[in-house]
Amino acid sequence: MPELPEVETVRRGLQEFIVGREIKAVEHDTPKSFPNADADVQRFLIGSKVKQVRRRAKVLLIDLSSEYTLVIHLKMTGQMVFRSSAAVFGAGHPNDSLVGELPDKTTRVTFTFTDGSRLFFNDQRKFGWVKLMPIIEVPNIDFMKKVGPEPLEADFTDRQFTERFHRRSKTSIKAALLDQTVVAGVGNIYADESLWGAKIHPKRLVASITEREFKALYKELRDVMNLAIEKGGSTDRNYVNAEGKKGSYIDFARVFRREGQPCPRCGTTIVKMRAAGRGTHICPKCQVIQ
DNA sequence: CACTTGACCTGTCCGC
DNA sequence: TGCGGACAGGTCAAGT
Repeated sequence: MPELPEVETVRRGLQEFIVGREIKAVEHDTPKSFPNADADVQRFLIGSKVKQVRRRAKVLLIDLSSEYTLVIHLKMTGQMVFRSSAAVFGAGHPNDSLVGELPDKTTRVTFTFTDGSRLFFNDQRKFGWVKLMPIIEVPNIDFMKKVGPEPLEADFTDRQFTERFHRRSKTSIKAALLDQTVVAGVGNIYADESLWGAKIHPKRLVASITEREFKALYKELRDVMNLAIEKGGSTDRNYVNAEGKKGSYIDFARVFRREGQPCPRCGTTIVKMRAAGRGTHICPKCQVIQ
């Protein structure tokens, strides 16, 4: 579930909490979660400091002073949670925190810093991973070579957005939106939300989408993702930020997970269907197949 | 080649 | 209450 806004929220938290800290130790429970953990860990991870935390699409990049990078994908249930040595978790609003004392049974990788603070990679379903590689190798990863442009970049225009879809003209607009090679960072939540905003049925073929509709979709996607970042992302089930706290965008969602409720625009009951192999939420009156 | 489907996992929820 | 099966959805490999 972590999509661009969720990963960006985690990035901002990590940038605040871990930059400058020196890694003292690392533990992992399964090779699947940290596939090449043994090879270069002693030389390029232990003893190095965190320089900066970047994001590309849904991928987190923790750059180290060793000129190596921790490349992290949260997939569906991954979490990156920082705890200082004297962590007080669950503080504030009673529902803020989804995770309690760490490590817990979902903890796959634990990074310990020299000051005693720790960074936990938790992942219930084990789809996510952490990899260590030289910074200069990151752009050579297949995914990085294929992934589309960042939709929230200031210089990303509606014209470029529309152009990107030409490569997938024969598929549905929802499948194309979810295709990371078209535009980076869109997942199920923001695909549904932006399609509702632009009044486009998810099963419409890309070739049938008009220029005007693409412009509307471009605006809706950017608006909804920016709002989601402002709200700290969407916590549907597992997602938490770098403090272990939930995001609140789901409270502002118009159709996602709102089947049976009235469309905020026209009052028609929102329906859940299947499109592009995913659970898909639409207003059957606002979003029609012509 | 373009596109769709299934696999990867675990926890939750629903119906019997 | 227990239990099987469907479902959750990001990405890649395999299939059409």
